[in-house]
Amino acid sequence: MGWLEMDEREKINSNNGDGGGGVNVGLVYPVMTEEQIQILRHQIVAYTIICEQLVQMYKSFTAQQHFFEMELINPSCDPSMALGAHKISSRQRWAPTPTQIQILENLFIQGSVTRTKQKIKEITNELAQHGPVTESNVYNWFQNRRAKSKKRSAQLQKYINEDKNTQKEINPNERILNFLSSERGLILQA
Amino acid sequence: MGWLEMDEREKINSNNGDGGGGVNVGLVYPVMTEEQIQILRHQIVAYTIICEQLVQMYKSFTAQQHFFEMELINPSCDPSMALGAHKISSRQRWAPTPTQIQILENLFIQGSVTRTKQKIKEITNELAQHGPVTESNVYNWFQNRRAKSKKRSAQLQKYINEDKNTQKEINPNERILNFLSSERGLILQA
DNA sequence: TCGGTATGAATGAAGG
DNA sequence: CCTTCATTCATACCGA
Repeated sequence: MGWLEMDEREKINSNNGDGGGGVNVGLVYPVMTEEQIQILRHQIVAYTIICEQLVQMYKSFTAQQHFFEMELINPSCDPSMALGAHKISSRQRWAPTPTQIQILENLFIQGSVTRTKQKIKEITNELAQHGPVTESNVYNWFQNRRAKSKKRSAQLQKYINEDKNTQKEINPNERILNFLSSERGLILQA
Repeated sequence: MGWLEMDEREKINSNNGDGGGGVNVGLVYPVMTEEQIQILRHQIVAYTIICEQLVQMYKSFTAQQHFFEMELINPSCDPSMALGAHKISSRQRWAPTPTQIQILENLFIQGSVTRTKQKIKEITNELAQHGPVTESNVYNWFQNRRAKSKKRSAQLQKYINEDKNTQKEINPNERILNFLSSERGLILQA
């Protein structure tokens, strides 16, 4: 049946494409036949079922164990990841443990530059010792952390300007202190 | 062979549990090791990604034929995403309409190469019939879409490799996994 | 329970 | 292509 040959055909197409011979293969506007659509539909059903079963298995097994071993605060192990084809809307997201947040905040405050994938990898590996985490999580975290910091700085600057303009004598230091104290981790430094 | 057979096989495999144990436990649930749970987790993630891609393909191809007939098993794939975000707003950032996204996804999955300005122009013109759009928008969209695809493929491949390295055989059908790990693989002759 | 905030994640766009 | 930023969405969390 057609689906298994797809590998080969795809390879051929890829090679042709890279060659750039200008000869566009017959794939101008490929259209699936009804049969192929049916097959695809079956594929989706099959994988959906498999997903469900996997999730069920996962639930069954984890339900028996005290999976609160490592870090009980971590809800990201929640087996309710039955998303997939079901409810794309019910996405589960990474919940960093306090330890992980500490590490990340420290790195951030130390001006750790995350420009390289290698650095991300290292950080991820270190964090992995304190809970599940992926490189994407780390990447996103630094992205969002930078944005947060920037936003706070802008806000602080706004306050200062406001105070100047209105001649009010609100103690800027207080605002700064508030700002700084809201920067997690900063105060914790020795 | 057919998909339903495979489905059956998967059921059996799932119910039998780990291949490494060798001992079929039937209804009595053995306790999984942390490692096994981790593998299961990866499996779920992998299947989730696959399901997403399958659904996407299904959408794309059926959209070509009957555009608004998306009656899958799960109706949750579509509806409430009508945020109307693209309509209102004095937003500066381009917000592609659902129709535009559909068209773009179709083109992408069909392996449309956008390296030439001419092609971009054509696509832009077509998209313009369904909402405001510029050539830059189209160009950026393809850039970002490629990156997204690459990232997801890498992630899936990572999970598969991890499972392989741990000697646990997971993949129900390696060829299909390989096939699916590249979204461009679904090039069909008319 | 409801409303607001914090934040992980997705993505259009820019720069190199 | 790659990385980064700005914006937005969605969800978890929290106080009243």
